[in-house]
Amino acid sequence: MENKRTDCEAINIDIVNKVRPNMPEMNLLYELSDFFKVMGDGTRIQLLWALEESEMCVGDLAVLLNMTKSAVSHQLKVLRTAKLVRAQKRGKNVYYALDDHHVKHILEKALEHVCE
Amino acid sequence: MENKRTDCEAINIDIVNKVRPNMPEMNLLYELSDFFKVMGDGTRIQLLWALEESEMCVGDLAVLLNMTKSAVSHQLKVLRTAKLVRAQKRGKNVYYALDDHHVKHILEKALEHVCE
DNA sequence: AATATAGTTGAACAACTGTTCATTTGTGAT
DNA sequence: ATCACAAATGAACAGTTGTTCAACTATATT
Repeated sequence: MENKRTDCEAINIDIVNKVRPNMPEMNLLYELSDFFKVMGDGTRIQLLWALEESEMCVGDLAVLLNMTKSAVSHQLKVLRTAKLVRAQKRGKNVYYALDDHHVKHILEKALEHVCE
Repeated sequence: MENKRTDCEAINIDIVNKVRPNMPEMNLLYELSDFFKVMGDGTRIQLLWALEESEMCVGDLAVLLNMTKSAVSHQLKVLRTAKLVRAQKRGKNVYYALDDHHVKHILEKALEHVCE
């Protein structure tokens, strides 16, 4: 960490010094951007949207998104790692469901931004 | 579009048929994931956070983030293209400010998710 | 007019990401 | 036990992304 470096002096050192203490911890910022990274993919957004409607198994999600089961499974793993969905095996199938009550709200707010 | 394809049959065709009409337009989904893609980078998150505190010029942002002006400028361009910040030339410097009232709210909600 | 400074830009490069393909695992049905 | 099927996995590949570097533009100062 801290391996990059500037190539210039501050122009308004007072502003920099005022803002600096209000910056969140580097660690937190990376967690935050990692979260958005997970949302920043068309396939994963579709999966989240679908699961908001109903829990579904991998095969049905693959049919709905018109993709291979493998591709869907890979992306579900990313969502699972990010704790956004949870998996539950039932009979032959693995059913996925949303596992975070913030996701819906964030999707809605983001949609407001996109739609205006 | 629609160039991918499934490798399986639906397992619960009724669920798929129930969910499908509620899926947003492909176009909208891509705009949405593009928005999150912009937020999904540590440098850009830092820039947005800093600009939430105060408008700042490129050089000061570079000092604050400990990066080169060039790297900062490149990322500011991404944020400008996404309409999240706006630039205003004043004297020798170009001052950047937030240009979207949704951003703060979305950042806060995402922070809730990350922090729990 | 000449110089210095702030910011932008494009090419290049390494690092990362998403899908495909082939294979494997685990479970239910015969 | 064997077979069929749903899902997971790992390697490989192409496409994308972020930073660096060098060059360039535009403006302010002398």
